[in-house]
Amino acid sequence: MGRNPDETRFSQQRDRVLKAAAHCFNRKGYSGTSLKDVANMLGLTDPALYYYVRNKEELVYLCYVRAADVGREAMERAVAEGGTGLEQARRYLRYHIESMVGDAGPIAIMSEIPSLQPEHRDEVLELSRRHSKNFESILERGIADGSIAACDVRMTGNAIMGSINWIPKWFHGDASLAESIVSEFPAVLTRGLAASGT
Amino acid sequence: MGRNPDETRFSQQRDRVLKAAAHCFNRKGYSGTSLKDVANMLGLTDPALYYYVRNKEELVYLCYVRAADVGREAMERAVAEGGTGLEQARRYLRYHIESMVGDAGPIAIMSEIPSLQPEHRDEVLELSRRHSKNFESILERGIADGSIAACDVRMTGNAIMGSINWIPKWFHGDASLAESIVSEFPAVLTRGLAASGT
DNA sequence: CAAAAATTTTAATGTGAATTAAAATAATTC
DNA sequence: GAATTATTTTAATTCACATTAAAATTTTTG
Repeated sequence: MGRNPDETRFSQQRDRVLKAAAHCFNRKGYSGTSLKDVANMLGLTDPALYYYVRNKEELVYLCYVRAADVGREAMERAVAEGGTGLEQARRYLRYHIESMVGDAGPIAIMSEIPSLQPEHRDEVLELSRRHSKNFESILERGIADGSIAACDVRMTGNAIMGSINWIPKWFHGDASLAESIVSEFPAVLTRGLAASGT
Repeated sequence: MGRNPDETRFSQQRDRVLKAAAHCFNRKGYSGTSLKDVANMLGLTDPALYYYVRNKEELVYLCYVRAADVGREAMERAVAEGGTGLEQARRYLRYHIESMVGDAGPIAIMSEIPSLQPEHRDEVLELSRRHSKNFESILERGIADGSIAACDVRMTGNAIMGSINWIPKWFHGDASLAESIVSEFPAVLTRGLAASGT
């Protein structure tokens, strides 16, 4: 299928590194995670990681970019499929959540954005803001087409995004829990959005 | 008024330390925050902090206990005032959010729980779980009294708590934003809960 | 299979930041 | 106002971990 631009062994291995890092960061906390922890999880020694990333800061940065990508892809898919704003919102949430708790593996919770180096920090913040903006646009579309009741889109967006962003904090791979999340979350998060006549 | 058991100068100063620490952690990230940063913010040098906390780990721990306390107090107040489950849920959210964005000052986002020492970590996790349980109880009460529509209380609770927990990630003291949050969040978060006939 | 490139290792280095020690200043108390 | 206690400082220590260097191993290629 080749959905990824380069499926080289290198980029595959680096993906494994990023997932291992996300796993460690989420479970052991940032300060509780050494490069040794990440490397050992892959059966490697710490200096081997430097073959894939310049330094720890870049490792975190790449984890966050990957997290942002997963969200962006889910949103693009959902919007591309059209329908009402409400439907798009629901689909986006389902896609994003499915990825997060599924094969996109552990997604790093973005708790250390501020300690990234300025260029990286700004880039990740920009991705994050753009994502929020796009979600707000979906909400506005829904209000315009009558599927979503009038509301403060900024706060509504913040509320829903917060729920999503917090998931990696309490979900750590339990398969049966994953099912609950996928089946319940999109509904729970959009239940309050629907306009009266829907 | 003496709402606090001991209003000694020591405990007041320590509270200032905790708030300064929460402020730094939220804005600069955990790894981007040195004890020097926290101390300087109070016009002190780093070793002075050791007069108030045993070490950095305890500083984080106390920040988290304080965060948990704020949530617990809000919940207790809300439940004590009675009413339907839905009303209690709304009130709890209002109280908690008012504290978070108001005089309870910056509340530390709990991103480093896993790197606390085991006893501290377990205690904070326990506080956190208890809080979630209590919120789920409010939801169940609401379902029982007909104010809240039947739902998966676990997932609904996780969704709402996630929103709350994420607030310190994007709210950094802007007063006008605080107003929006207080006025919108409780409504936004409970809009989807109401049973049809409410 | 030899040579080149890719990947990982062992061993060594360095540094920032937490922490401790001892002394100094400020505040209380009697 | 001398003595005691509380608070903060300056100066020194320490150490875990990120990082680098150099070598070894594995994989790929012609």
